[in-house]
Amino acid sequence: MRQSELFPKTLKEAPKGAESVNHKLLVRAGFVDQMMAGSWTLMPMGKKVVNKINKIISEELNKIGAQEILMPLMHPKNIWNETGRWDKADEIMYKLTDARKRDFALSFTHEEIFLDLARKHVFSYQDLPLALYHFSTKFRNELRAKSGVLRGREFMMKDLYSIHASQDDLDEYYWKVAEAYKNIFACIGFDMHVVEAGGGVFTEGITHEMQVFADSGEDFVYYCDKCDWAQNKEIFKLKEGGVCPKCKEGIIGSSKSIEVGNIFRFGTSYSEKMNFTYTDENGYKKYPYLGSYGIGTTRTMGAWVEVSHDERGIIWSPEISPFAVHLIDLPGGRGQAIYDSLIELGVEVLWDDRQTGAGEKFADADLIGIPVRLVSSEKTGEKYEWKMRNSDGTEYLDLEQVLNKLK
RNA sequence: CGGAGUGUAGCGCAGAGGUAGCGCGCGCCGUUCGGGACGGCGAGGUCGGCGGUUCAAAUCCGCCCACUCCGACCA
Repeated sequence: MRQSELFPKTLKEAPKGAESVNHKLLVRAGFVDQMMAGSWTLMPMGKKVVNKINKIISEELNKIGAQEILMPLMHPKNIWNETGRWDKADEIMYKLTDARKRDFALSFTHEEIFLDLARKHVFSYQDLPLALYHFSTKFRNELRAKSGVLRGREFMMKDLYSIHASQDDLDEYYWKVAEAYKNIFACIGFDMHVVEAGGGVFTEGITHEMQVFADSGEDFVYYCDKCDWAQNKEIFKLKEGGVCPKCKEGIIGSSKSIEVGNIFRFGTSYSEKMNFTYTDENGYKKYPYLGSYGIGTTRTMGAWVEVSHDERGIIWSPEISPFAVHLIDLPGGRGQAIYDSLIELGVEVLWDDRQTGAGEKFADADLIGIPVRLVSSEKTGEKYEWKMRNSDGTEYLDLEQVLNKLK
């Protein structure tokens, strides 16, 4: 991609009133644009980042047997009435009426919709377990949208739903999803913690949240400094500084935190309310056990910026960077040659071919945060300067060495 | 929904009763060219909206709207 054609241009100043880091940097670098409080456009590079996050998620979920679908986002009232959530989740649902005065909800989650779909196609224990997921917009009537893309009223989410013939099978899958989530966030580059928590309007049981520790987070988590034990403040009943209840060795500390994912077990409560049964191997009608599992994908992008930036801009991990390489072409440089070679190799490269000063190009490169920077100029001659965004080391490589490194 | 702050050019801001300003960005010309270069010329505004006070309102008063932050709530 030629940077001279990239939409939009970067901004020198952060938008008025923006305080959170992700808000300031994502807007300045041109990854997102705010339409109103809590509603954002994903600009080309922001969309690329979210696409990469989505791809990592898909690969991990496919490994545990989940299949991708896409469910509708506008739902009729009657389906939500079956579980009583039309009224129970009233504060959080956006509701609307059509020309014939029929009531609809905009999707804030899909348990009912998934079960309605599944009961039309699942009749036998032989059809279980079943796990389906989709990436879609979620609408939530937040009392207060805030913190850049971290809390929107409309945001992108991956939600996965599974049904099982037994609690044991649900439990087993639940922990498989937890493992998949660990892999996903580890692949992106996060130091992620699995935290015990309550379920909000979703369930009364214990759930688990995927938390990324960050000062800008709005969650508060207590954790063991030796093992993987951790609890959200909302259910925490011990004392900070005390001994870990799990390993009996570590000390309990605390941190502000951003919730990037969560997993829930609903048991048979929803399938009972929705009168969804299948036939077991003995011919008896049974209710399937439901689990649901979410990852906020736009929030994940925002959380990354919160934990990985410096005073000059964002520092993407290679896995979710919008481009693999930022090629900076200065006067006397031979950008075109290496650009063509990289494109041919299938390397995603952002080529700064703009007619502007070197200082502006470096400043923009720092702001945008692509991990690998290649500079070509009169000074580098036949070679290319290779620099990582997160370190000061510089190497001078010829074309072949660059191509080998990027293969 | 309670509390606080802010709305003036695309973006960031100054102006506090008397002709609408600055920086950046944008367009044209020229000089520059390894850390957001410089000079010249130029375009761009119902000062968030509605109502009121006044000879006169961006400026004073009232109501409303929007955004940001704190709180309650929440992926």
